[in-house]
Amino acid sequence: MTSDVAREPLTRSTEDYLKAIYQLSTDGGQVATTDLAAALGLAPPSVTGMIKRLSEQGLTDHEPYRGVRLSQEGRRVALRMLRRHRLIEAYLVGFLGYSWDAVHDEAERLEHAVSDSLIERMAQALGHPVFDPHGDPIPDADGRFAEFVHVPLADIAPGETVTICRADTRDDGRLRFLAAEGLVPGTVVTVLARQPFNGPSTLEVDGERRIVGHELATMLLCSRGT
Amino acid sequence: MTSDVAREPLTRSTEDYLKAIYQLSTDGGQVATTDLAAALGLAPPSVTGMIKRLSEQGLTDHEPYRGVRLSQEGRRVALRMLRRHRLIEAYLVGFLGYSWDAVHDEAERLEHAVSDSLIERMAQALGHPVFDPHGDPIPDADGRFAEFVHVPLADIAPGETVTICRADTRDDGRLRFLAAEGLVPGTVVTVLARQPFNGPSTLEVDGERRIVGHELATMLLCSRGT
DNA sequence: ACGAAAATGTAGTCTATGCTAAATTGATTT
DNA sequence: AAATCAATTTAGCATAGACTACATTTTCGT
Repeated sequence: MTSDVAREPLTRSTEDYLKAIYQLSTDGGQVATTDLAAALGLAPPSVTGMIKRLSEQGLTDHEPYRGVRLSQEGRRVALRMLRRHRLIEAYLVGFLGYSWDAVHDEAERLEHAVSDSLIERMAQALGHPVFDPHGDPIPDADGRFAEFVHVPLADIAPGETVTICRADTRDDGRLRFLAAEGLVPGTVVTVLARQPFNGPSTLEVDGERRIVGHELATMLLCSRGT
Repeated sequence: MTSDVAREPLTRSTEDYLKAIYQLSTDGGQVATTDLAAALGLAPPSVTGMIKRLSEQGLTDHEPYRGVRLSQEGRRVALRMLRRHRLIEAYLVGFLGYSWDAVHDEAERLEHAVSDSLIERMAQALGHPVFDPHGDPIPDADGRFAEFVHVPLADIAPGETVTICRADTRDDGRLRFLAAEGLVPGTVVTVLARQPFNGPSTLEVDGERRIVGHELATMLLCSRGT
């Protein structure tokens, strides 16, 4: 089921920003303005301004001087763009004789222009592939659970086992606490329980039971599996 | 051979305006601001402003209060868009299972986003079709002579026979002169000769020989054949 | 812990493109 | 030929999104 939220149409720039933020945050949740500017080929002040607008629209969360992060809705959009981009690449290679190294620019433009219906027809023609020609995974149409690269620990459901990839904060107090708890990159944790209403998660780490609050669990980015 | 003129990239709006002007002028060379505004779904003053910019770029000729007309370059762009639009429609119907009535909107967006190379790959996959699913003709890659619907008489080469479709002026003096010469819509004329440097064309009309100056020949729009 | 360097944000400007309200031009009707 | 009406343009403004120059905050090396 796709979200039913009424949405104003997003501009091409908006889509580009959200996708870039998503991609930069796969190795850490908060994205630095400068990195984003470099990725988009823009001057940093332009990015600051756009981030402000995106955050007003609820697509991102911006902590001044700290970085941006996608909201749930922003992530949904980013995954949609990723799906489009990768399916277009797969289609161009599969049906129009493109080589795998020649599809990026084309997809970069088309991903903003194709309709959902065309994307689904292309997916169908391809047999609903799961990887694009570069081996990158293609999110499914809902995009919601296809996000298998980096997920905040707070979003991990009880029973799942994940690997912590990065602590997404620059606050040294928090970092020290996390290190003391053994919650550092590379650690494998199993979520035992999670309370609703932004409550804490109960984890099994190195055979021991640990509890982390929602705020910290949001900052711990994990990859599913192992 | 495609034109070698250095061109700044055209915006989506520019492409839309030029295509719309082209399409509206198929039944008369000068396009009225209001008609263009209606075709594009914009307010007339917006169109006036854009026409001014297009004319500064040499893409159109604007006679204030009289109408716009495409320049040679503007027509080239419009035909390129038409080729794109119609090939995309043909591809969607031929390869992705679209019905002929469902392709317009998709093509309307994609025509601005696809690369020349993708267009040519689609043309190749389709076997270089000459008509789109609606039966509209598809200009060739150069676009220069595919323009077979309405062409100014001044552009017709010696030896060709065309049908005059419309006298594109509102000046009653000129209109009376043209009528006296027998150069009215429906008349079939053969071009016998044409002088360079905006010189006159020599025609055979109803078995008689007539000469028209360049200015009037520009205003007589013809369709090739018959 | 402090001061320099790097990162980030603010202020003010620019361009493209759209809009509304008002003025102007050209056409039509008497 | 004057008056009116429709089409068009002008004037003034709005918004998205980019930029440069400058200010501020954070970070990092001592």
